[in-house]
Amino acid sequence: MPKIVDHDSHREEMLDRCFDLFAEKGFGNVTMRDVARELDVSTGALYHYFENKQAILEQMLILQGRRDVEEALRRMAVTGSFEERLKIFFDFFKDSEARFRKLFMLSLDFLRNAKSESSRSIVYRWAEYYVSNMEKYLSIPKEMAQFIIVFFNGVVYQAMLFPETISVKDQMALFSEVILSFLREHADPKNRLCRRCPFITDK
Amino acid sequence: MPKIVDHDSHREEMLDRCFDLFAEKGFGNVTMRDVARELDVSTGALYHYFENKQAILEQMLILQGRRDVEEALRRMAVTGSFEERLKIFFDFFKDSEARFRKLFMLSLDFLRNAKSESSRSIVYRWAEYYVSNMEKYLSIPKEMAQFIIVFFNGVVYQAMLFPETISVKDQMALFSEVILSFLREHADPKNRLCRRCPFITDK
Amino acid sequence: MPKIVDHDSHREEMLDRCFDLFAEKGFGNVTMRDVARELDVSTGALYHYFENKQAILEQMLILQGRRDVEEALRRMAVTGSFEERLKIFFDFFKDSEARFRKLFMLSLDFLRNAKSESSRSIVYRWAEYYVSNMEKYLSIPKEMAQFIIVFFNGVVYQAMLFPETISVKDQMALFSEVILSFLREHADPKNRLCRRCPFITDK
Amino acid sequence: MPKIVDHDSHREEMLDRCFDLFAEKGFGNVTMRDVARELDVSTGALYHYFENKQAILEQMLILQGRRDVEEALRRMAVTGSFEERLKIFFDFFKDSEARFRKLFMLSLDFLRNAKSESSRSIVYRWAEYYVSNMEKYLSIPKEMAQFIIVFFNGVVYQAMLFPETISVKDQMALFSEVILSFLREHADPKNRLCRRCPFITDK
DNA sequence: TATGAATGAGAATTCATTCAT
DNA sequence: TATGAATGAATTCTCATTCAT
Repeated sequence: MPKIVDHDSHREEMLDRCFDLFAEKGFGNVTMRDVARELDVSTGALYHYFENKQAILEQMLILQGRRDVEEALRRMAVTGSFEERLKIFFDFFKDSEARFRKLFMLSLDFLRNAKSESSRSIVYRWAEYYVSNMEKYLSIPKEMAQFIIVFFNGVVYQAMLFPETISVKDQMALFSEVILSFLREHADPKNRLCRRCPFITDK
Repeated sequence: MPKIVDHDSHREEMLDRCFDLFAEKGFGNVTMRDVARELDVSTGALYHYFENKQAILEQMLILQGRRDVEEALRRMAVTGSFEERLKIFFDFFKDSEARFRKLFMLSLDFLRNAKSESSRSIVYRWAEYYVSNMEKYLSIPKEMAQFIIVFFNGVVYQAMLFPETISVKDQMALFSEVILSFLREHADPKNRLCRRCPFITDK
Repeated sequence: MPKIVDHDSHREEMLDRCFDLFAEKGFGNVTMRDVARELDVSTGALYHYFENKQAILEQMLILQGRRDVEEALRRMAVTGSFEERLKIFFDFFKDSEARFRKLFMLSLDFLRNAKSESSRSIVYRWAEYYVSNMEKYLSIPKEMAQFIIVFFNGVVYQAMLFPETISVKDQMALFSEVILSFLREHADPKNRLCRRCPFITDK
Repeated sequence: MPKIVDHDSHREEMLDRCFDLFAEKGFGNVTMRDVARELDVSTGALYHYFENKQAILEQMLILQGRRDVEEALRRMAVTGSFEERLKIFFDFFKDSEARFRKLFMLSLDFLRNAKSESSRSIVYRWAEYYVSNMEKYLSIPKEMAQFIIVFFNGVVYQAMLFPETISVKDQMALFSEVILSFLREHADPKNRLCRRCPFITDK
């Protein structure tokens, strides 16, 4: 019984330790030997913990996705005005940019290598969970929560592909300004959701 | 007399015909055999037109990127109010979403498989060219042009990974509204560029 | 009919022009494309003159071997004392060293790639012819003629493999001295062949 | 516990077991599959022991060359008169003719396929070592040691290419006679080296 | 005849996975 | 459990040869 626990925690440690490797080189460009070397184990040992290479990717995505959500929830424990809460989200993104970048790449690798539709649902659920928490925390419509995440992912892509032509910081600042401006403008003075467009309901 | 083949045009046709294959399965998951089968030629013939597999990816990205810019320039020939011009851009994006999705994936594959830094500059220049044309056409600051592209890419990613949880159409509509609202609000009544933030100068 | 002649002479010219290529890189390391490029013709044209790649090697060996024998016979037209005639032979070798080197390499390539025993006889006959002419010209026993050729080939090998550690000139001089010394010592005063050992019968 | 394999000794065994294959067919005519079949292993296993095909050739040449030198040194442990010592050399050559033939062919393959000049130095050093040991053992000048080796190589070539027209035994006997005759004739009665020509200093 | 694009078998090499120890 | 040698199918790429034009 304790063995099992050890096994699982060992597995998680392994997934952490080769997260960068997969993210940087890409699933297809990493060999099991690379992984074994990185983790300082034999290739054979790898197969004690993971059924096959694909399983590493899947479990890695699940684990890191979970880590991400946990960290998000931790940050969302803090309350305050809408602006403050939105800022927490932006800060979370800025602080976690490196991990987001890796998750971003891994999710695409996963998508392309996923054998079954059912395995893709792993990612779908993760996104769903994320959005619904944002919705509640920021008191914004689902559509707007998705809107924010869309932008974040756009920044991650742009920063990865054109690191020299884009300033993540500036783009984030601009986005913050744009979205706050929009939400304020559409705020219902009677504090109700506007039917025509998504907006904020703040106390 | 041998069969006269316009190498360059044949090459382009080939690149067009296997664009989808690469985009969907990913560079690493496509074999030269796959490509040959798709193009209905022998593997050997492939090597008459492309030095190696990597070269296919590179030339494909260059070609499709060029196609994209050409189409964008064609659309930008139309003039009108800022709103009209912005709409043209949004329509362009909506119409080309399928191609953007493919370029999006290929650009990432390219990034991960590019051997030299110099080959990456191919992508950099493409992005640069794109942004500077938007800048001129829409009379918006560079930062804002990048902002729009960032969002587009975010939508592409989101739609690819979570096709069921996101409505591209709705996100685009929301983005249009948000950005127009922002730009209008910051429009300088005296028709000059505001220093503090990027905005629109429309007649 | 004249076509045939042209054809043959053209073939010979081609064989001359790619002799170096084969000798330097080796049969297996030369592609038909290489040959075509060297001769400034298409690969298809090559197949009008030669049945296949192997045939080029065979015909090249026959032609260059014949050239060699012809040149040898030309030189052997000169008469004189034994020393003078031997010198002619040594000079011939020194002058033709570059060609010998090439024939040396080609003959080994030929040996290894020859499909049938019968095709090898090409080389055997060439050697036979060579030796019997030396025999007559120098009035030495066959064994001694072979002895000289053996040494020449040894020098070719050594010079090719260890160009910096061996002096062809010095080795040739030494060999000349050694062989003359031996032959003189064993010369039969009554001008007859000594039974016990091969030697020279000079007038 | 994994199977414990002495990599180096296994590698040597492999090199021994496919020496003939390479020598007979030639580097270019042997496929990795051939090698694997000969050694009764999978092609993949081959790559555990050798980086690539070229490496097999190189290491084979180094190993067999070393073997050769070791055997030569073993034989040179015996002392005696000059004639006796020379005979030991001739016997060594006769006994090792089959291996010499193989080394001869491999050295040429090596020469033609060697990528860098530095890798050629492998062969140069081997020759150097050989000659300098002969020099010491037989008390003959370097030039004369080279002379003997040149002849040996000539015999190897001739016997390989014209097995039916040449008698190795006879050629060797003749060479022995010729060289002894020469050396005796030039022996300095006062036991000193003659300036004009290389010769023997025997007690 | 000449061309050179096309063919496709076959080469070297890689790598996920297995399994004897 | 752990090891890492071994497997062999699959991959990229080459090249002698063919053949439509």
